[in-house]
This record gives sequence, structure tokens and C-alpha cells, in this order.
Amino acid sequence: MWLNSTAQNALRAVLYIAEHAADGPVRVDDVAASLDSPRNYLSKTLHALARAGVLRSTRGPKGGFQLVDPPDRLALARVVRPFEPAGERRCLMGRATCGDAHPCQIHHRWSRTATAVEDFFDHTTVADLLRQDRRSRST
Amino acid sequence: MWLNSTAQNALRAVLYIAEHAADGPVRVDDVAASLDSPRNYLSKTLHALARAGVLRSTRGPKGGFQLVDPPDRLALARVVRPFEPAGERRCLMGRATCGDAHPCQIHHRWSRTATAVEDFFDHTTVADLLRQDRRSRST
DNA sequence: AAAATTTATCATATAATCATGATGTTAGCA
DNA sequence: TGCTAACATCATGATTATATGATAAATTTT
Repeated sequence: MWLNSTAQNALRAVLYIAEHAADGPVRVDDVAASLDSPRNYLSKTLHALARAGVLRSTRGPKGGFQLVDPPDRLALARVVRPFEPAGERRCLMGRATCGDAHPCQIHHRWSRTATAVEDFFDHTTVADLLRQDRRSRST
Repeated sequence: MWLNSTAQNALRAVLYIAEHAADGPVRVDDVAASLDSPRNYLSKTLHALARAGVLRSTRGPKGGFQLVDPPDRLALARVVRPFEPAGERRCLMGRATCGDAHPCQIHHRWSRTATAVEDFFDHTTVADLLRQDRRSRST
């Protein structure tokens, strides 16, 4: 499960930036090297996060990317959402009409699980990632 | 969330076949018409389910697809698994090394949610879909 | 003002997913 | 045997996701 690779990179990049926040703006090249991820593609990804209000970018020497909000105010949902397909529906079987009003056969049962996942992304913050025991960290 | 469209079609197709099991084998053309899904692509999908032991196909007149097992013995996981990317890992951020031994920063927290999703697919059966109130059914 | 550093963007390439149309293969039946 | 109904498969195309390389634009430093 089940994030696409762009969203996964976004999470890892934001985490890296948060970890290095003390040193000022973090350059794309540093993030890319750390994640072993293609530079220009990552640049596009970070730019998308800037448009989404998650990161702030500054150009020129000493430039780079910074978090807009403190880590405990940054839910993972905000990092991940810009990379989800546009009008994604929640129906397990992809029925266009499915919803609380016209539920498909599995709607209610699936809703409980789907809500659990959404809650995870809404209530887990970047601060939760930073709090982890450093011994179990890997880049 | 967030099955790819092939897996969604597979679920809908299996459900349709289960609903029409009494009439004998169900033809691809009937399933395709009911789902408004491309015939040949669906054929490939159903064939994959046959290879996976979920469906049995018979050719020639009066042929079509049937469930191999009764609906209450058919977990959604079996229907969906053939259409998941091959060696999918469970790490939220896609780290190759992440696991119970070398957990990433979010591993334990995410594991609880991921397990809930896996349990849903393992323990929900096609029979659960058939049991639904017919008034709330839509094809 | 010029040079250096850094993000932004464009054009293009590659791979995977999704889809279509044509043709092959199997099985029942007259 | 030959016809027909049905699944199986092949060749190809379209779309989207992922990636690369070149260039533009902005900012700081000298």
C-alpha cells in the first residue's frame, strides 16, 4: 500500500528537509542525493509541495526548500494529497454513483477501513516521524 | 482506496458472475455489457482470475466463467491479488530495507493501519457482497 | 555589472497501464 | 464433417507515470 512513487518520494523528501531544518534551506541536490532520486523529477515534486503550501522555496545562493509550518502542524495528508489522482472516489469497486446515499454492496463495510486509513494520514504528522528512536532510522 | 481499475473490474466481474451463478456459466460479453467495460480487456482479466484458481472457464457454446469456490470461501484478497504490482512492499515510504527488523520512522504506526486493510481483504468474502440489501444494489 | 548558485520549466524519452481490433483455438451440435 | 458459439491471444495504439537533459529565471555575492 499503496502510495505511488512520487508521493513516497515526497514523504521522504519532506522528512529529510524537516531533519535538516536547523541548517536553513535545503537544496534539491542534497535531497536528491540522500534519496537517490532523480534531481529534476524531485524538483518538480518539491515545487508541487510549494504550490500546495507545504514548502517554501527560495532561489539563488543559500536558497532551497523549507517547511512552511512546524512539523507538528504538518499532517502527512497534506504532503501526499497533491500526488493523488485528481477526482479519486472512495468506492472500493470504483462505482461512480456509490456514496452514503447510494451505497454499493460493500460500501459500509469498506468505509470503516477507508476511514481508518484517512485518519492515519490526517492525524499523523511529520513530528511523529521525527520523534522516532534514532537508532532505527535509515535514510 | 485505491485499487487500480483492473482490480476494480475484477471485483465487479466476480460479483456479477456470483449473482448469476444459477444460470450456469456467464459469458464475457454479458459481464462486459453489465460493467460497461472493454470486452477483450475484461477477457484477459477473467483469464487471469482463472489462472489464479478463482474462476473456471469453459469454451464453446454454453461456455463462460464460473466461480471455483462457493462465495463464502472466496475472500476479496484472492480476487484482487493477481492485479497488484509484483513485489509490492508494505513500507509507506517505499524503503527497500524497511521491515520489523529495520523499521523506518513510521513503520510501527503505519503497520496497524496497513494490517487493518489487509484484514479487510482477507476476511471479506464475495458472500458478504451478495448478502446486501437488494434495494441498495447498483450494477 | 558580472559571476555564481539555485530553483523553475520545457522538450523529450521510457515504461507501465489501459484499451481495441483482428485472428486463433476449443467445444458443442446438426 | 462443418457450422457456430464462446474463450484465448496477438499486434497495436493511447494514456499516464516516471525520468532525463537542456535552458530559463531569480537571487546573492563579488
